[in-house]
This record gives sequence, structure tokens and C-alpha cells, in this order.
Amino acid sequence: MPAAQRREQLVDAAIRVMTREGVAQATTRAIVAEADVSLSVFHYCFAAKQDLIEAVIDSIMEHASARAMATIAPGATAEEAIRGAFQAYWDHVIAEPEEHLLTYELTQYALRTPGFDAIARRQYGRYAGAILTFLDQLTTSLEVELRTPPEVLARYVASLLDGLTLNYLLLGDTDGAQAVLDTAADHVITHITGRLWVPSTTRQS
Amino acid sequence: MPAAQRREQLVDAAIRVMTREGVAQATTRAIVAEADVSLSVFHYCFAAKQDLIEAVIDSIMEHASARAMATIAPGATAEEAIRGAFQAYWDHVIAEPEEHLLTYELTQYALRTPGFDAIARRQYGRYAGAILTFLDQLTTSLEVELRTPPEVLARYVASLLDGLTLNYLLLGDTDGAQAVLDTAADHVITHITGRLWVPSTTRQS
DNA sequence: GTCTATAGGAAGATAGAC
DNA sequence: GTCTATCTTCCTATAGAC
Repeated sequence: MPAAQRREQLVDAAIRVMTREGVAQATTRAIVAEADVSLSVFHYCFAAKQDLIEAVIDSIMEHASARAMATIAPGATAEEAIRGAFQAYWDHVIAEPEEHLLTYELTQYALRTPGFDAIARRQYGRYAGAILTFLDQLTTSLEVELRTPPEVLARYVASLLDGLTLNYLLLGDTDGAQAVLDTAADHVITHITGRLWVPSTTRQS
Repeated sequence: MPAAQRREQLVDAAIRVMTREGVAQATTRAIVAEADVSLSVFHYCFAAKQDLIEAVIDSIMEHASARAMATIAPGATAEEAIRGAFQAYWDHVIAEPEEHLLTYELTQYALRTPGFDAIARRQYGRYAGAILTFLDQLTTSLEVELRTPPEVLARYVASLLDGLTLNYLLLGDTDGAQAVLDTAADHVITHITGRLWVPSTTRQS
């Protein structure tokens, strides 16, 4: 089997182990056992374990970035577009909670590993960047304007979704989390020119 | 030296090592070196390393909970109270970023360690609980009402602050983060009866 | 490319003198 | 209570036959 294919096989196995048992438990032995190959195959494909970790982080982060961009769900109105994008992201959190938990773990692993911290920082920049792109597309295609600098709003959305995801991973409570998500969507919609919004119970036109 | 004092000394040393180099690097040897005691003292005070980790988590989480409760800063108006509490929390993030980073690390360590995950979940419940207490005190003492269920609003605030903190720890940019914080405070104020708010640039009365 | 065998080291934990 | 010395286990990584 060619080395490239082996590498992919080992990266996938590593992701499975990390998802199931955490980054700290993903030893070379656990990974090769998961991939059902011998220990020496590992070091034939990767000079050091850190090279595999790097490949895993690249894979996971690339995956996450692609998904973030893919949630750009156009809607007839700005409100529909925003709620659709929020829900698209959230559906994935509900469907694959372990994957999101692993992302947090890898972020911190990278932060604590010399030479890897830039990867984690760049990734968080990308999240905000993807949301910024979404907002830009929204404002131009629907010819609306924002009352708030798009960079601030993008960072607000990125932070809230990140925090709510972690909160949900710890506390569960799907309905409660969904209520928070809807509230946040309300807030973002507030920032679009031409709308005037009052929370929930006493909504005015 | 009595064992209780030794324990405290070792817990403090462990926190210093964890803050500086991360949880994974906080080996028993690194901790005793930091505390300047011999390795056997460690096992005289703690039956196993996990006992120390538990003491560390208790110490950090207790500290965090106390701080969360302490940020209940009363103000003449609901708006002042909310902005004051937000800023009190944020000032601590700016002052002690490493301590917050460590809290995230310990949360994930606990989640991945059998028997410890309940500690992490309870802690996140406490954060939301502290904010809920703050909102309750606000509504009763100032005789205002919320347009949104307080549990939802509390969880919203907890998630946003948590996400923004992590975002800031990764990306820095004090001014940008402060702008997001202010925007979030605006949102929370929106949920108080009697106020009608339109974002930033075109504020109306 | 893949295997078995092992080097070399660091981790948590213990033994027993003082 | 504290020390030095050591045990056991598990890790990453390498050597060398096939």
C-alpha cells in the first residue's frame, strides 16, 4: 500500500481514537491498533508523532472551515438567511457533538505546543472570516446595511456560537440551547438596517 | 511541616506549572520541582496524582465561582448594573488571561477523565446559576421585568462571555473584543422591559 | 513496505532508611 | 515527615531481517 494512502488511514484512525477517548489517549499504539497496522508502519509514514498530529489538526480544521463556509445559506430575506445559517451550524453541533469537542481539545493542544499555536490562532481568525464573508454577501445581495461594523458583528457571532457550543457539550439541554440560539439570531437581525425589534413576549411591528 | 500545609503548597505549585506550561506538562516531577520538595513528599500528601488534580480543580473552580458571584455590581439603573458586571468580568480576563486559559484546559481534562466529568458539568451549571442570581436580584431590586425567560438569558450571557473569552485568548485584539462585549451588553439591556434599543450608529430614544 | 524485537527515556508509584 | 533509590509500566522511536 502506498505511503500516502497509509497516512490517510492513520490520520482517520487517529481522529477516531481522539474523538472517542481524547487527544491525550491517542498514543501511537492506540492509533495503530485502531488502524490495524503494526507500530513500525506508523514511523514509516510519519517521521515523528507530531507530524501526524499536524496532519490531524489540518484535516479537522480544514473540515471545520469548509463547513463554516458551506453554512452560507441564502434566504429570501436577511432574517431567513441568518436563521438558516445559524440553524445549519447548530444542526451539525447536535449531529456530531464529539467532533466539536475534539476541535476544542485540538485548539488547546495546539496552543500549548510550541510552533503549533499559530495554527489555532489562524483557525479562530478563519471562523470570524467566514462569518464576515457571509455578512458581506448578505448586505450586498439583499441591499441591506448593518448598523454595526461587520468585523464586530462577525466576532460577536463567532464567539457566541463557540461559547454556546461548548455550553451545550457540557450541559446538554437541547431545547434550552436552541432557545439561546434563537435569541442570538434575533440579536443579529436587530443589527440590520430597517428592522426594529423588541424581544419575545411583547413583539411590536 | 504539617501535611495540610504541604498539600496547599503542592496545589499552588501545580497551578503555577499548569498556568505556565499546560496541564499535560504538569507531571509530578515538574510540580515537586516547582514546590522545591522531593518526589516522595508528593506521595506522602496525595495517595495518587489524581487526588492532587481534584484538589487543583476544586481550588480553581471555587475561585472562579466566587469571582462570578462577586461581579454582582449593583448600579443605579439596570443598564449600569449590567455594564458594570460585564466590565468587572472582562477586567479580570484582561488582567489574568492565563488563569482563564487554564480553566478551559481543566474543563476538558475533567470531561475526558472518568469520574471527573460531573465536576466540569456542575461548574458550567454554576456559571449560569451565578448569572441567573444576578438577573433575579436585578429584576427584584430595580423593579424591572425581563422580556425573556431568565434561564435563557442567563445561559446566553454565560455562553457569550465564555466564547468571547476564548476568542480573545486566541486572537487578542483588546479593542475589538471590548467592542463585542459592549454590543453584547446592549443586547442584554434590550431584554429589560421599558427599553427600546437600536444598535450603535442610529440610536433612537 | 512491512514485520519482530528492542532501545532509551519519562511517567506514576513504592520501599525502606533516617 | 522527609530522604534516596528503585520498581513497573507505558511511551516514542529505531534496528535490522524479510
